[in-house]
Parts: sequence; C-alpha cells; structure tokens
Amino acid sequence: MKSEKSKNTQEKIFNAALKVFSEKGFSGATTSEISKEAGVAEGTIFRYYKTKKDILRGVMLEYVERFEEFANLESLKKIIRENKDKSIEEILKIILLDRYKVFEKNYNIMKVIHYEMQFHEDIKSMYIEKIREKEYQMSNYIFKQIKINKEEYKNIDYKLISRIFRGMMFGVFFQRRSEMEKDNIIPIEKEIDVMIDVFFNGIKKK
Amino acid sequence: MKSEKSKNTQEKIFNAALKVFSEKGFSGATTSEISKEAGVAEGTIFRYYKTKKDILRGVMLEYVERFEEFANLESLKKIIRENKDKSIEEILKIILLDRYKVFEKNYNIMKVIHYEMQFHEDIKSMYIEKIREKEYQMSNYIFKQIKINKEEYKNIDYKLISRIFRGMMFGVFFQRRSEMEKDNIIPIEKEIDVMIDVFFNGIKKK
Amino acid sequence: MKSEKSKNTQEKIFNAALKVFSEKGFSGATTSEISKEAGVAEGTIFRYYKTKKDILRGVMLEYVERFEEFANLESLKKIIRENKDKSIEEILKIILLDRYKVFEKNYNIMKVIHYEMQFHEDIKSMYIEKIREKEYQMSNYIFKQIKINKEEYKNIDYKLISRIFRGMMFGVFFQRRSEMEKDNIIPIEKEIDVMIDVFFNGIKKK
Amino acid sequence: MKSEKSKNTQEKIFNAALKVFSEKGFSGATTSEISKEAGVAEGTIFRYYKTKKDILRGVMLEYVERFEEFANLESLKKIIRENKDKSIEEILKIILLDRYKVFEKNYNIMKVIHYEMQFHEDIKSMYIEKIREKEYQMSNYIFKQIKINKEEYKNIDYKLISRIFRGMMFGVFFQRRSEMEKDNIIPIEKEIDVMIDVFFNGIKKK
DNA sequence: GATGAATGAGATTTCATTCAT
DNA sequence: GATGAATGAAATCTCATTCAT
Repeated sequence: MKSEKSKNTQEKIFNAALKVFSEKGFSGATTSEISKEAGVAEGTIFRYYKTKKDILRGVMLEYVERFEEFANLESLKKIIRENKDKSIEEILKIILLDRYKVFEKNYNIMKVIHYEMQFHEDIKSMYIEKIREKEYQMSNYIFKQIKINKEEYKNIDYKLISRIFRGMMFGVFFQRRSEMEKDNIIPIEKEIDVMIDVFFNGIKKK
Repeated sequence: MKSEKSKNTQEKIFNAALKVFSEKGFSGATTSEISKEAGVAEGTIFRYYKTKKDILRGVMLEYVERFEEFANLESLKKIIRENKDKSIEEILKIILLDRYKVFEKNYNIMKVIHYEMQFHEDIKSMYIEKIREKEYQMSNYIFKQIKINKEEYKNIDYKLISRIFRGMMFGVFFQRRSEMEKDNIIPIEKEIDVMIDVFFNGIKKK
Repeated sequence: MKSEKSKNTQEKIFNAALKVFSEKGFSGATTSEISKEAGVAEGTIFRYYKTKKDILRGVMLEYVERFEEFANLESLKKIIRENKDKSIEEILKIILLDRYKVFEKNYNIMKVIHYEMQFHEDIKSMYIEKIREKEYQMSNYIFKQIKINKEEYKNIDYKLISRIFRGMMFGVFFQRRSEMEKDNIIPIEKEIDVMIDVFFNGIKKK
Repeated sequence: MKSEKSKNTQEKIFNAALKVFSEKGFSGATTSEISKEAGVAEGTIFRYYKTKKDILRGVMLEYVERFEEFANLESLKKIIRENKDKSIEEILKIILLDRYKVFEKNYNIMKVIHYEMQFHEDIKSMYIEKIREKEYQMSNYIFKQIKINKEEYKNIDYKLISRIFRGMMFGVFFQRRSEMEKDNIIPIEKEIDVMIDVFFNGIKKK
C-alpha cells in the first residue's frame, strides 16, 4: 500500500537517478549525488531500492513499460488499418515522426539502457527479449506486407530490407541527437520525408 | 628514449585497458583489473599514465591516429580516381566493405570512445573536431560529386542525402555488432550490396 | 545543522590529527594513524575534511581563532590600563607569564603551524597576515609607549627594540620547550623575571 | 677508495637532498625529486645511501662536522685571548656577526635537522650530544667569565644569563630568516650592536 | 518512514627500493 | 658504477550500504 507521499519519494529518486545515470553513466553516478538531486537523504534511497544496481533494474523496467505502451504490433496494425487510404510511405512518415518524438522524450532512459546493457547480462537479455525482438517484429511486419505486393516492389528478402530500414532509422535518430550542439540542424519532418522517399523509391521496381 | 622493453609494457597496459574499458566501461574498470590483464604490477600503470583518466585520453589519441590513417579525404579521392571505370555504386561498395572491416577491427576502441565522450567534455570536443568533422567532409564530398551529375540523380540537397547515408551506414554497422549473439546473421557483403543498391536506386530519377 | 554527535566526531579527528601531526609532522602523519588515534574509521575523516591537506588548514584556522582570542591589541591595552599603578616591567611580567602559559597549552598547534608553513604557501601567507602582523603590532605598541617616556629610556628605534624583545621572548620560550627531557629546568617565573629585569635595565638611561 | 667521480656523485646527491629536504621536509621529499635535482638516476642514490633515512643521517653528520669546525670552545677561547684589549661587548659583537654569517650559510641544513630531530630519536640524541651541549658550554663559558668580574656586573646565576642570551640570539636570528620576504629589513650589524648593548647594559650594575 | 553519520571494503595513487642490463 | 623500469606495500580517498535516532 504505497502512500501518495512515498510514491512521490520513489518517483523523485527514480527521476534523479535517471538524470544522474544519463549524465555520468551508472558506474560514474554516486548515490550521494542521486540523493542530492532527488532532495532526499542518502539512506532513503535504500528504503526504495535494495542496492544501487536495483535502481538500474528499475530504470530498465520503466523503459520496457514505456516501450510497450508506445510500440507494439497491435497499435501498429491499427494505425495501418486506420490509414488504408494513405500510401505506405505516408503512413510510415507518420509512424516515424511519432517514434522520433517518443525517442526524444525517452532519450535519457534509452541512452542509459543501451550503454549499461553491455555490462549487465540481466539487463541485456531483458533488452533483447522485451525490446529488440518487438522492434524486429514490427519492422518485419511492415516489410512483409510490401513483399506481398510483388508487382510494385523489387523482390528482396523482407528481413534484410527490414534490417536496413531499422539501421537507417536509428542511425539517423542517433546522429541527430549527437549533433545537439549544432544550431542549424535540419527539421526532423524534412529528414524523415527524404529518408522515406529515397528508401521507398529505392526498393521499387523501375 | 623509449626502450623496446618499456614500449612493450606501455602497449600491454594500453591493450589491457582497452579490453577492460570495453567490457566494463571506463568507470566500471579498475586499475587493478587492468594491471592483472596486462600482467604488470598496478603501480607500473602509473609510470606510463599519470591517472586512470589519462589512459582514456591515450585511447582517444590512438583512436584519432588510427582513424586518420584509414579515413581521410585524400585516400578517398585516390580510390575514386583509381576506379574511374567503375560506377559510383561499385566504388562505394568497396569503400563500405573496407570501412566495415576497419570498424570490426577497431570496434572496441570506437565503442569506448563513443560511449565515454558523453561523460568527458575533453574527449567529446576532440572527437567532434578530429573524427566527426572529417567523417562529414568525406561523405559530403561523395554526394557533392553526385549532385553535379544532375541528369541522372534527383535534385536533393547533397548535405541531407549525405546525412541520411551516414546514418544508415553506421546504423547498419552498429546493429550488426549488437547482434553478435545471433548465429544466422547475413554476410556483410550482401548487406552492403543491398544497402547501396536500394539507396542509389532511391536517389535516381526514374 | 551540526549535531552534538558529529561535532564531537570532528573534534576527535581534529585532536587526533593535531597530536599525530605534532609527533610525526604533516607529511609523516598518515590518515590511518589519525583515524586510529581518533577512534573512528578512516573513511570518517573524509566526511569532515575533504583531503588530508584540508585537516592542516583546519589546524591553521583553529590556531588563528585561538590566537585572536588571547592575543589582541584591545586586551593588551586593557591590561595596561588596569595596571596603571604598576611599572611597565611588572605589567610585562604578567603578560609574558600569561603568554607562556598560552604557549605551553598551545605548543602543539603552534609547533605544527610554524613548521608546516615553510612547506605550504597558503598556510604561510595566512600566518603572516593573521598572526605575525598582529604580534608585531602588539610589541610595537608597547615599545612605542616607552619611547614617549624619553627621560627614563634611551633613544633607540622602538621598532628595533621591539624586534629584539620578541626574538628574546620566543627564543627563550622555544628553548625551554626543546629541553623538555631535562629535569632540573629553572621555573618560568624566575626566567621571565630576570629576562625583563635585564632587558629593561638595559634600555634605561644610566 | 672513492674515485673523484664517485665523490662528485655523492656530493651532488647530498646537495640535492639537502635542497629538497629544506623545501619539502624529509617526509615530503621524494627520492625521485632528489635524483632529478642531482641529475642522477633514482637507483644511483641507493648506491651511496642504503635508505632514504640514511641520507638524513648523512645530513646530520655533515651538520655536526660543520658545527664542530666553526663552533668549539678552543676557538672561542682563542678569539677572546686574541682580543684581550677589546671589551667583552666588542668581542661578542664580532663572534655574533660571525655566527650569523655561519647561520645564514648553513640555514638549510640547520632548518632540516631542527625540524627532523623531533621525529627521529637517533637524530635528536645526536643533536643534543654533539650540538646543543657544545652550544651551552660555550655560552656558559662566556658568562662564567663575567660572573667572576663581580664588581661591574650584577650577581645573577651565570647559567640563567647564558640561557637568556642564547634564547635572544637564536630568537633574533630565526626571526630575521622568517622575514625574508620583507625588503626593508634592518642590517644585521645594527641589530647585533643594539642587542649586545642592551643586554650588557642590562646586566651591569648601575 | 526518513535521516545522515559512520563504516570499511576497495579504488586510485605514491614512492622507496630492487635488480637486470 | 650507473641506469631506470618494475615492483608492491602503503598511502590517500571514494562510496554503497547500514543503522541508531
């Protein structure tokens, strides 16, 4: 029976930890800094998380939860169904823009997990099972649809196409974030537009 | 006057540090583990590097050195000149395959620097100046060439095309490495082939 | 909001550090020994002092504080005022005896600071500003009074007389302390008596 | 059979050690810095001194040697004999000026020994036996002479007078050295003049 | 529940000393 | 004799975790 207040405290700790992890990395973060950032005593952290590592597990669980909310096959199918009148390109542009916004909003949590999973087997296997596999399912689903449409599109292994698309998408997204210090960056809408246009033009028969 | 012996010791420490950094991250690595891995006393490390952070700087310097060796505008131009009879697609396939091999060989050092630059301003600014800018120059150079060839290619801002291409390339490369536990992974040659074909088909006029 | 308990811990550490510093010198002292002497864990020291050097700074601050308490121009003037009926010699005997008692009580802290200021510029400049200058002001004040009394005293530069007096006083004080292993040492009262008598007889006109 | 070269090396090490000890203290000095200052390899030090502590013992021995050269009862008596026509004040002024010059020349070595003897019993007992006792003997000798001259001088315990005189002398000498940063310091000749005049006037009968 | 002082294991770093060349 | 690379014990310092209040 979590009280309002204690829920609030846990949240403060979680947010503080996420901030500090994303700025210093898990190992570089100290519970002392997290407690200061959260505005609680250092000991309080350990009433909510048994160990520092446990906070990281909490971050992972939150990541999975958020991911499942915004990225799942059902909602993808729903979007496609609801936009039957639009071309697949148009639909994907909508999806990617949405994904980029989610990406931006959840950048810190993603960054932390992507970095730390290298060093923590439990985080890694959970990531593969709960995130990566879902990600692959979704992109595979899209390009399987296209493969069916044999007349218009080239006959390329849909899994390979799916791989390249995913690589391109995340490559472009991460590249944008790594250029945050630049001021004349191109708008994301324009970049997605061109990315999708080139890619789909590329996989079409002439 | 570095003796053979001492050069050897420094190398052992460097390699050990690189290995441990890539397995545990900079903060998660301990000088004790590095010394064991290198087969030297812990104190010996500090004859070669003033501080642990200094080892990371050494890794960065080595990265820059290696990068400048294999990735510079001159050698890129040379490859293009030497392959004048081949199509731009063919040339890029050669370049990308080469880059992937370099990427694989230098994966650890790249991974370490890409991750750690988030947490160390000095590493980050050096990375931007010495690596990223050069990378951008090179890909921009390639797509500027194509732009000139107006008849065949669509009229898209070459910098934007260059961005998307780089994103795709690194996205695909990193995706491969993050899937190392998979056994049925597609050969890199095939993946590059399709990637280039789709991308160049995509930017051509119909 | 320092609790009683933590104030007590800091004091234990301070006293232990002072003892060990005075027995081994700053560089020769180890935080391990200080912690044992203080009866706390070694790590506890660093909750109260950021670095070992910081403990020395703490010692310096304490020295200044104690010095300002017992040695300031106002209280000197007060003593003189209150003893108007006594001769200057009698007054100075009272002052010197008091100073010697303070000297004995604060011998360790004085010794540590006097020695260490040679090696630490920050300690030295603080010493000069906060201690030596005040010391000079006070002795100068006394001998300026005497100078005014032209009839009785020789016409010697009061600053020079003041210098020699200070030198004699501290020389005698330190000589006593450096002979602690001797058992037949003359009582301080007698030594001060003779010192003052000789000195004032010496500066008087015949 | 010390060769010229090796004698030279030992001397270089000795001088370097003395310099570094006087700047950093014995514990604060490192053999690495001494070797750099001496212009020899670190290992070379240990061919001439078994341990770092041994260098300090060497410094002590050198101090004793120098002291015995310039300060011994025989030469004191000789000076007095040779200046029979001069007053005791005049003779002491000559002696003190000479002692101050020796003091200045040997300041570093004195400073090091005076500081370190607190922390090293062997150094301390050697100091007491070889230096302090001789020092006391000499000043006692002088004031015993004066005591004999009962008519002119007050009847004060010659040992006490001797103590105060020594305290004054070293107090004044050290005070001068501790004011090295000042530029308008009074000449030593003048200070000695006044010091002796005041002191001897002070111990005379009216 | 919350606090924050205290802990102590372990991390980084220093440095006198050794020894192969 | 001289060198300086290597050592490892010990020093300084950090920090996750505990626990009395």
